[in-house]
Amino acid sequence: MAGTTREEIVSEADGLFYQQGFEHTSFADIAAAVGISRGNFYYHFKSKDEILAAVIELRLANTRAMLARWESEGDSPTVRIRCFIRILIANQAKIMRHGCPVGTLTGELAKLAHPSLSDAARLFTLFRDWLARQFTLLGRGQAEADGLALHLLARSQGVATLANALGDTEFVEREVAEMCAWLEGLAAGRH
Amino acid sequence: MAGTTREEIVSEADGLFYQQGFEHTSFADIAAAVGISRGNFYYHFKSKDEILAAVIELRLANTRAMLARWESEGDSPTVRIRCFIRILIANQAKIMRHGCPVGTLTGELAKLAHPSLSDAARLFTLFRDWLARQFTLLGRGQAEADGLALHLLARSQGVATLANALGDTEFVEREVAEMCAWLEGLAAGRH
DNA sequence: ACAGGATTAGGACGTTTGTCCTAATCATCG
DNA sequence: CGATGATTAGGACAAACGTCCTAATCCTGT
Repeated sequence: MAGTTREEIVSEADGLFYQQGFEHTSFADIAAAVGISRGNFYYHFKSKDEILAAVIELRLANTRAMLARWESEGDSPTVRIRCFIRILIANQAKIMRHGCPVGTLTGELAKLAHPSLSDAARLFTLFRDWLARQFTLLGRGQAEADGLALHLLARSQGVATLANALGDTEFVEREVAEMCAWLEGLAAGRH
Repeated sequence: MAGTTREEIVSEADGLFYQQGFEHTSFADIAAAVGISRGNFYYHFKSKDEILAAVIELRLANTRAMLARWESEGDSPTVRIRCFIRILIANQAKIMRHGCPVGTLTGELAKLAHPSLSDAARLFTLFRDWLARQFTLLGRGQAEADGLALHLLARSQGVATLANALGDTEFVEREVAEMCAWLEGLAAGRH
């Protein structure tokens, strides 16, 4: 709510892009959500694509902040990685309705052949590098850690996609438990 | 190419919905692809949603046929399940560019709060039930087999999503190999 | 050859879209 | 208070959208 008009536009656009998709969200939708005139956008953003770029930038910043928080709070890499896995539980309701914010955005931008796709993909890279670092701290080599990071990222994505399509809450909890068990096995040196 | 006009419309719409998304594909796009007049659609379909319903019906039929073929060709359940896993290799190029046809469609329809979402989700159910049956043949109980089916479905979805976003071919091959190894372990009775 | 239904082409329609302009309002500072 | 730049409201604009109508064309059976 608080903040400059520009920040409010980006914040509301962020939410609407997540709930309705980028293309399906119109200037009128954002204007109504912010409570400003439709013609006022052009002063802050020259095009819809510029809003998208700002939204991606916001998500990148928010994600970086969240990962940094996990890194400072969590004692061990295992605990931190578990934080990541448990996003599926923490955001379960939203994911059921709208899917994963990252995966659904990159998916839509890929279909639109949108130039910002590579920027949106950096959201994945953020998680990828962060997870890889955690796996490195667990004693894995660079390449293996990166592979494990991608593996876990993929599993989370898959769970989010299926949860969104099927609406099965038990499935999510089961998969999360399995991923946590898999993580324990890794931390114990097994594989 | 061959077939009635209606069939051609559905076929071209199928491809365009996959490549560009449902909402981003216009009547003009489909008309140009089929080579007919824009106004001619109303004779075959009363609305765009009706085309979507027909496309979903087509995909359901194609999927059923593919699964039936695997069931008749593949000797063992393990071989059949491996057929499923290897879609990621067989359709790698398309998946890189446009993602998984099932996951991206359900994702888009969820954002649109489209009434056909539940029908599109039946595509997942088709794979789910088929996979569960194969796992049952491998000696697993009903509930466990269904859980394994969902698990494999989710992993494939995740790989498709990440492949689409990151464009990493080695990652796909690595994950496919890992899923196949996981399958071998299951067939051998482990886990 | 001809009638009658099936199919098609072409365009009108109202709406909504993203974009962009202009005048009015606000806030700030001399 | 008054002036100057920042910000906003409202609407114009062409293009594209899904929808729907009508006249022309094609095809089939007699």
